[in-house]
Amino acid sequence: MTTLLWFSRDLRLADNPALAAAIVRGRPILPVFILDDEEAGERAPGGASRWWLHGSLEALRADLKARGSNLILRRGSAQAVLAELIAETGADAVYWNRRYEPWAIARTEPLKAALTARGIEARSFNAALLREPWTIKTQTGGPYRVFTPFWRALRAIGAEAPGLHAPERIIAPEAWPQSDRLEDWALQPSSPDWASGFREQWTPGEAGAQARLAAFAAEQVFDYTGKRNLPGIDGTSRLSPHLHFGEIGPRQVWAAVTAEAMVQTGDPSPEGVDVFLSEIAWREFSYHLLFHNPTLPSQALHPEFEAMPWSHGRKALRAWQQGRTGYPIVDAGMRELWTTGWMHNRVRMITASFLIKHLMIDWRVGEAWFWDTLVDADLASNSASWQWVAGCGADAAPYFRIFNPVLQGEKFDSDGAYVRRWVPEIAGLPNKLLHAPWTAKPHELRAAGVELGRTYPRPMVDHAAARQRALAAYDEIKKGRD
DNA sequence: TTTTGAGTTGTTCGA
DNA sequence: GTCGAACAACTCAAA
Repeated sequence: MTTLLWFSRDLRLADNPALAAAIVRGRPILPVFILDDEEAGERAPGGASRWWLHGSLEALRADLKARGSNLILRRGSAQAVLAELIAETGADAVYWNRRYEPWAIARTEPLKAALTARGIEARSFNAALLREPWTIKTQTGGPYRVFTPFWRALRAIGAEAPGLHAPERIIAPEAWPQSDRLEDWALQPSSPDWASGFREQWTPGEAGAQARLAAFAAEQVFDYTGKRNLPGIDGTSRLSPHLHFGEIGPRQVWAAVTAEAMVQTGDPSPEGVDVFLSEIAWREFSYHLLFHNPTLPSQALHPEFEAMPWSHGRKALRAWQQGRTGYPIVDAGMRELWTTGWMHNRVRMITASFLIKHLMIDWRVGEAWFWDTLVDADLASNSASWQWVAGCGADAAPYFRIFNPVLQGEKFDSDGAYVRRWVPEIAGLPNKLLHAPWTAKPHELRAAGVELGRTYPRPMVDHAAARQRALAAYDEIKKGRD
């Protein structure tokens, strides 16, 4: 009798509780990945995520083969595919690690019921979170809506300990059922091949994730507090896509950085480590919010925001998407995203704020673009963060906090390294003009080889005017609430 | 029970 | 140049 091991967003062998339990069961294990686009609907992985998924599945299959096993690929609804495999192999148990997207939660109950009714053992586990979202409660028993108290509560409980290392051998079934060919899923672009910048930047798969974590925990995490805000340097962990696909789990991250800090400083959470762990906690908080508010991706947590008079300009949206707003820090961020599938967190806030507050475009439109273009696109984090910037989510930014793209650029990219890398056409400008090219005198522009309106756009909106417009709109909403 | 203080990521204005 | 104040409303927990 075989155990079906159903992979979905937990593409690793270490710290994988479903795999560990299947091994304890002592029967042959049949690993399967199901491409369930139809069930996910509009929340099927976007283009950048599909590129990553291809690489991650290749790596997982190789890791399984190295242990005498394999990875079967199938396409369709989870329930139908699992039923097929049970019929083909006579498997009598299905183990998997949980997911938290509302559509995934919705299918779990009927799936478990159907399996159990046929006498199949169905068990699910936690691989993706430090703590399950329903285990953290306020003193009155409800879910949290503010980060800091949530973080205090999480820290008081602490992270679960990570599971075991990857097993050395995985017992194979007597025969392998048929598998789809990964290439036939066409997850990677062919023509045009927009992913060349991705390949330079990333190594999908568990080994790549562990290498990234080890390097970060050994050094960068100790300088994290200040350097995490500078997009021009490599000061962040860049673990987000690995975490999203479960190539590494937050428990492993937590354990690795605290253990390394203990070795290097004698303190499990010196300042940089503590700030980094709070970022891991933001991820947990996003999952907490999504679990308790399933409409988080589509509806403002504060309903009065639905009255916001959003603009629907297609041209403005295209300019933002393509990095042609005329604000260098915004354009740099949007081009980094397009080229590498990732954007520095500081710049995510700046570009998101610009779309929502300067262009008055609905946060959901920006969220959809990030969903398609980010390799780390994650329903919980993406939705919660866009709502946060828009001011309509939990722990909302004050309505009057409207990022000034010039000040932000001068503050966090003062040497211009980031803007010059991604907006090379204005690289010749001196630092004090780089973040506001329109303030340069004609001879300064000439000297830098910049012709505004031709080689680089003029700002598409005036900051002060846009700010006033946004403040007025938020004011209207406030009145509507009374 | 009620009150009070504090809360990831900011900007502008006036002194 | 630097500095503090002002800019809502709401959530959570401690007093």
